[in-house]
Amino acid sequence: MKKNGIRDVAKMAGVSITTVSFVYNNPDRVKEDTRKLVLDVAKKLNYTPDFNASGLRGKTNLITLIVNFNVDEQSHPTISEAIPHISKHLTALGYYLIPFFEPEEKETMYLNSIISNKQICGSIFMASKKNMKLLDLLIEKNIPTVVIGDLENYSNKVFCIDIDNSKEIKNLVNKLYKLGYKKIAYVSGNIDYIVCEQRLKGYYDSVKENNIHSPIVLGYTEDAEKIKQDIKKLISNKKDIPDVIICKDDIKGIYVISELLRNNIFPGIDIGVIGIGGISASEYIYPNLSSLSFSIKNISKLAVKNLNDMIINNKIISGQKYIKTKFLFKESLKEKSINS
Amino acid sequence: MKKNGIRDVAKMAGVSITTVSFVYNNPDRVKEDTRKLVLDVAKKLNYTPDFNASGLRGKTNLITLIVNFNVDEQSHPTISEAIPHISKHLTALGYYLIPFFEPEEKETMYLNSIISNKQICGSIFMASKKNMKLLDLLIEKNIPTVVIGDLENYSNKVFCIDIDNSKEIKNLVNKLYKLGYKKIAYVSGNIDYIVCEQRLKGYYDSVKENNIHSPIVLGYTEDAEKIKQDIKKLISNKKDIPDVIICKDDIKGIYVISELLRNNIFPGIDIGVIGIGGISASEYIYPNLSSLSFSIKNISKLAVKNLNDMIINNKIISGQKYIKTKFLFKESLKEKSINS
DNA sequence: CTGAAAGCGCTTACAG
DNA sequence: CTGAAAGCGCTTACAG
Repeated sequence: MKKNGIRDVAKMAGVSITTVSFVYNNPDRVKEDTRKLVLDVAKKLNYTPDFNASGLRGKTNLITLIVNFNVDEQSHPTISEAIPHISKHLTALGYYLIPFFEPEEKETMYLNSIISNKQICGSIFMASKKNMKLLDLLIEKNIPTVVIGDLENYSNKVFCIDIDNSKEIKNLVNKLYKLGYKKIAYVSGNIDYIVCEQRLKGYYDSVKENNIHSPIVLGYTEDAEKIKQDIKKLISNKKDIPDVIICKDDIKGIYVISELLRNNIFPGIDIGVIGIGGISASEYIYPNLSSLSFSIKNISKLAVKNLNDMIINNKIISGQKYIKTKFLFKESLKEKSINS
Repeated sequence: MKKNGIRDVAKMAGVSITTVSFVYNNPDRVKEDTRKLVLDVAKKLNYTPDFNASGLRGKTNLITLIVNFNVDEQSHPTISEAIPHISKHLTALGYYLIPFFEPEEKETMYLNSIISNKQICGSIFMASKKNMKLLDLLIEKNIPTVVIGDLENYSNKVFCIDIDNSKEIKNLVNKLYKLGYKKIAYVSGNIDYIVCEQRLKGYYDSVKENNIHSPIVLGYTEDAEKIKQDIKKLISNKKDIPDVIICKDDIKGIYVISELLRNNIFPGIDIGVIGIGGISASEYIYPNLSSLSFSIKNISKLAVKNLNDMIINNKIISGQKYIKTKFLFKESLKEKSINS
């Protein structure tokens, strides 16, 4: 019942321990036949390298996932949905994932220790708040890192993946003006979050350029109740009712739809509502939420692919990669308008 | 810049390596003064034990989280919401979490290897599908394990935490009959999932006992479209319209509300709708979804607490722990009825 | 209460 | 292309 080690494999295959190790870590240095033989024996003996021992010698396949948002504060469906995908892709490549949530004082300590002890070989950093202490640490320690987020200031230091927040929202608003919408409001989230700030900027940019009306921004919060209050106030003044409300994310779009319905204003008929994200929940509700959507699955896949490349090639890459968005037309926006 | 090891701490503190190690692993065997001294020096030198080296000697603080559902198939908000909480609680106790999703062939192999190599000290198993191969493996290998789920057959082997699915749903239906509802329908999920089977049983049990009408069960699927079709069919026959529709989970409750609204039947006025879970989404929608709710945060906390106890006391505990539910009255159910 | 020493299972520089 | 051997940073049985 004792577990088989590298020694057992070597003995049974009639080769040295070194050779067995090379099969796993330096396959080019082993003759094809020998390699096959060793792998066969390993399989027979149910052998897999002990990762503690490998780790002790400097080899590791642990990846940290750092999520710098507070799970208690709110739900982040996009992020929650990404984790399983990231995990699956990493596992398929032989890595193990250790996720860290809400890196406060204590967790920063753990991470520091893991990083200093070289117990991780890479990191995926989910940018959300503006606190970049941990990202700075990862960069300083030369840990291969991929950021999921749109961080201009960091794109020369790490590899970032996201949609082009400001530009995408600006384009969306521009498009709506072109389609004939005269008054476009925007529901922002808490601008302590980078993504909220960026998307809001996109809205401002378009409104100013088009100069048809002044900016109408509400929310500035993640709190559903406050958003609903803002919506109620917005629609109470009949003259002020906009043609379309764009929401910083789908969840807020759902809040808005709920509140409009409650006040007998029908989304898609009386007023257009648009979310951002394309999460599955946007199809649960009635009327279905139109959304500027992007694939979180795709982002996850790209993040893992790029991270793996860095690790394999032992070369840290930087830059900003933007993924495409796609406008999903649903019931909450008048068909004639956006479809044309 | 070289990282400080146990040797450096020992030297600076003027004690042996053994003593330093004891401070971390066997504090009782070290004099109070010595212990403090060592800890001080460790702090000064920024020392934390290398977990690869500890692991190699048999000590580990890695916990696996095994999620046996397919993330591609559907979203499981309850499970997704639990992960950050589990992670946070574990980290606070000094453990690291490695989550595995969808344990198919390959991942089973990885897990097998991790388990055999004694690289984990415990596991949290999220029961969902009926495939218990990995749970059997954990039990066979004597890995301290906590199951999040209601597994009658396993409660003598592992510690399980969940709500008492069958009984809770049976009680709920009983209560509704007592309140005067005459016809109660149930939207089930795919009964390949244990939880779906159990909750459905609760519904059947109550319907049979009360014997007011025959069971009306729809869905049997996780597919929103199919559920919506079923609902449409159900309400198309005016005579068949039930007083209340209970849904296996909140997500399905949201599907049902959407479809009812689309057909001009107003939830909470024309018909009652109830979900199970109490996820945040149930408050996003209009009308708000009434729900038999329970705290996933609480389940997560209890799971970690019990797991830690087992590891600390080096003793595997079994049994089934049920947590309480609370009926949350919202707009989707007539107030007079359930409030009384 | 404390220490010297063996050894966990690997990787890799070095030698051939 | 392959092997003997050092050593990664710890834990713990043993001795005192």
